[in-house]
Amino acid sequence: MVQYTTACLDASFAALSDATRRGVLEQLGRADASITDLAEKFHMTLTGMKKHVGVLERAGLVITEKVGRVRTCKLGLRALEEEAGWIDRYRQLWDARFDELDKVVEELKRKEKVDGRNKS
Amino acid sequence: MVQYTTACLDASFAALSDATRRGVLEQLGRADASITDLAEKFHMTLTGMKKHVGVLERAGLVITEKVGRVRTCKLGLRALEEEAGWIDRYRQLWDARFDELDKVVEELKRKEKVDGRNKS
DNA sequence: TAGATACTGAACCACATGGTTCAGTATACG
DNA sequence: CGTATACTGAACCATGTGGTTCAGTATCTA
Repeated sequence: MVQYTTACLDASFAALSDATRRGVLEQLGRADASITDLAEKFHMTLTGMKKHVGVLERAGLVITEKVGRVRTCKLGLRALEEEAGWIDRYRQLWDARFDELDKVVEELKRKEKVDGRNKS
Repeated sequence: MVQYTTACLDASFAALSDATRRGVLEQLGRADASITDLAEKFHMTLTGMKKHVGVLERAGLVITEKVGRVRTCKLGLRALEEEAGWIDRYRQLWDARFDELDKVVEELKRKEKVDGRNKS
């Protein structure tokens, strides 16, 4: 069963479709951070950053924990395995497809030659 | 310069965030198809499917050509190289980050042992 | 030339996104 | 206790998404 949980892919690809969120992931790869840290780094209000973190969290890419007044964000337990898997699978398909088209082109060229010969 | 064109990543990750569009890509990996073909396959109106194809086309993942009344869709020239690249880079970061955290945990365990020894 | 086919564009709908402000609440510090 | 800090939630805004219908236009085919 190579059935990916499509809802999961939906959420994580959507999460990755924003430069700020990709930046947050890279940032958290270097060090855990509070909402305030991230908001400053990306020149955004706390509320705005909290929404981005929410999206990442819902996609399972980030986990957060509140201790005292501070909510600390860190990378989640998934390292985009399924996403990388889907893309790899697609790239194989893509390669195969273009190989196939190459063959078709070859075939056409071969036929053209024959046609040319017939005409002359 | 490892500066990815963020707008491009934005568009293609967004394009991948919908199951129908991922399905269309897989389908086009098997054979070129008209808008009608795709609309039928995914149980959708022509207009609806055309929008999806538009999103894929704007992301550079699909190219289309109209001959007579039929618009034929085929895979674009990009095989998600940049997207795969970003994800790979992230996965490396993720691995490094978790290795680092492991070390911290080790360190804490070591200290705990010492504390225990001091208490007893 | 008439009718079927294939697409296209505008308009609409409900809902999500990316951002803001403003008014809270909860916690830390002096 | 009082004040500053850190977050939270509601409400708003403009824009985009995923889908529809309806009314075209353009192209085939008989």
